[in-house]
Amino acid sequence: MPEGHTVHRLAAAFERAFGGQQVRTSSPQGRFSEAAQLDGRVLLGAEAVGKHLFLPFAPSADVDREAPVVRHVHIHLGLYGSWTFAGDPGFADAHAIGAPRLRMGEQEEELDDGGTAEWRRIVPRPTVRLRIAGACGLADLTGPTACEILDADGRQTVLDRLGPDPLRPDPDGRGRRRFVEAVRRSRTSIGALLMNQKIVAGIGNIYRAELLFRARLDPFVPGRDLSTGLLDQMWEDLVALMTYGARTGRIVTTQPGHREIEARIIERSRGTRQNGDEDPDVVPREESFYVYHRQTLPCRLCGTAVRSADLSARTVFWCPRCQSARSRRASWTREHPAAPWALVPDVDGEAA
DNA sequence: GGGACATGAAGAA
DNA sequence: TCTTCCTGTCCCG
Repeated sequence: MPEGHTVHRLAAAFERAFGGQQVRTSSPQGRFSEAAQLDGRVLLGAEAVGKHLFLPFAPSADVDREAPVVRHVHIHLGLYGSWTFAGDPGFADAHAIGAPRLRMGEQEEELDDGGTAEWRRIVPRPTVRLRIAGACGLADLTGPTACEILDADGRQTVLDRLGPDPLRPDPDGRGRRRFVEAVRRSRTSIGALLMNQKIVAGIGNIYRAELLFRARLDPFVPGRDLSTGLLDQMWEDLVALMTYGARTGRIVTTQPGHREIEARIIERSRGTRQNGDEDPDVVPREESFYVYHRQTLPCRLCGTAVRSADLSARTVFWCPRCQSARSRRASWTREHPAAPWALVPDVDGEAA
């Protein structure tokens, strides 16, 4: 259940694990029979755009004799999809980013090969849609919303549906401006706009809730009511949050001073696992968020009970006091709002 | 063993 | 706005 930061980590992992290598491809489940067309081709690299992953395969000398065509495997993990990696010890080390565990979906975890490096003999689970195997390891894909082969035009069609991705380089600020302008043109609520991948690509339900909290912004305020200054700062905040997520594999939005040890007791049983939960050096999940999945618990800042409601087919979480329309109106409509996060500018650098 | 639920999105109505 | 699809986990009886 990844948001965009996980997909960017995945792309980096594929690049390191298989980039430039001839690979074997198969569909143990049988529902991606086109995998056979790619078997034995060279995997050229990996590309992440929003929550979409593209794996380009080199033309095949046999099949593409007339016109060489790069085939892009387009993968979207949706709500349930995940990748599981297994391989030689060196393979695992090579693409571990801040954590040695490698399941890249809801959790990162290695397939158990009994520690004998006999990963080639691991029988895929019956639900594995796509297996990619290289010289040093393999990756198994289960439960994706999309797993298909596209040509260059097909890939472009997917990209054309997407707004700017905060994790793509944006040196001239074009991505940020596209985001700001799209929001300001719309009467739709900011909480719904943030989930629309045409407005901004890569945000999911956690980043939505947490970004709105950090901006002290009511999820139900129409986009057109927001100032350019506020939206510029929200974009910058998103870049910082997602960059941290891509680096560590974890979403952490709370400032250190806002985390409470006693919250562990309350939330220990509430689910929402993240990569690295078992690592004592990272921020535990029950201290990672301000509002996500904290409905009925006291707001970390003001103690008011966090609320939840449906908003664009997903549950949104917010503090009705810190994010109250009435109390914040003055600051969002000003061109230079007193941005709350300016006081506590970024998540700290633990778990690098 | 059943049901609820989950970091998602497309297509029908 | 609704239904559907994809899988795994946890809680309950």
